[in-house]
Amino acid sequence: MNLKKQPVCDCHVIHEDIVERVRATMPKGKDFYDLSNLYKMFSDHTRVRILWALSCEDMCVCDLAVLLDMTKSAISHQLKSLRLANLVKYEKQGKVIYYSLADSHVKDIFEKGFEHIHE
Amino acid sequence: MNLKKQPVCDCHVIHEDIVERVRATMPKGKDFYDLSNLYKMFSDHTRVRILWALSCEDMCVCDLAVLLDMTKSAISHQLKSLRLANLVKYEKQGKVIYYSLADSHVKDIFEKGFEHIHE
DNA sequence: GTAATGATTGAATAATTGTTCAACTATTAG
DNA sequence: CTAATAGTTGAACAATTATTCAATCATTAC
Repeated sequence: MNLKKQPVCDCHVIHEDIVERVRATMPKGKDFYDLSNLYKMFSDHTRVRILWALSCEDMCVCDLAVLLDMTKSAISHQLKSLRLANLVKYEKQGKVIYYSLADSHVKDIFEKGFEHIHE
Repeated sequence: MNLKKQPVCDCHVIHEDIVERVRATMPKGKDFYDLSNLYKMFSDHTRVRILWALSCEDMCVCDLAVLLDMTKSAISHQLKSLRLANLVKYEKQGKVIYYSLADSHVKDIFEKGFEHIHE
């Protein structure tokens, strides 16, 4: 324990000043871990369409399966990931479970993304 | 050619009205393809740190390798992906190549992401 | 010219991940 | 009770992908 990791970088620093300035303001590792996990939820064709659909209306697994022409199982697996990432929540009403967006950030993220891809 | 794909959905639609309303406003497939590819660039721990670093200062491969404690090769491979996604550009000055963000959307996307993960 | 350095490349490997399949739970209708 | 339907689950499989390694290119210094 308490072992210092061996550096793996295979070169010498060229601009020590730049590296130090950037390092000084760098968020902690966990932030980048959380951030990349958040965007991972938007990085899949299926998930991004699910999120977009839920940004229009609350929907159940069957509706999403019909809309996206996929099996209920595939949709359910992805909804589980989205649930664990706190991007969607659900409400049970009898046999049917209605999924919805967990908060408003999802719409903001969509907006920025569409802005970029539309030049 | 011109074959109609067999639907794979394994259930009946529950709320036809909802599905039709959502389908009517759904962006075209290519948009979701582009959008998920954009966010894929933010979905990896290494790439997201590279982008963040470049949002602070222009940097060369060596600087990034030192900062993130990785090999030049690993950094270079990821920079290539980012270049192909039009998120970074570069400028050659002698032996050194300076990478920088290609446009301002990257910073906006970071902002929204950090907003979300910080509750 | 040669040596050294910054950077890229392609192939190989290892890890991750999306979908399918079959089995399962929970609720409702008859 | 049974049958039907909405949804979940875990294992298996296929596809994708991040890093490593070794070789290579480009520029500069000698």
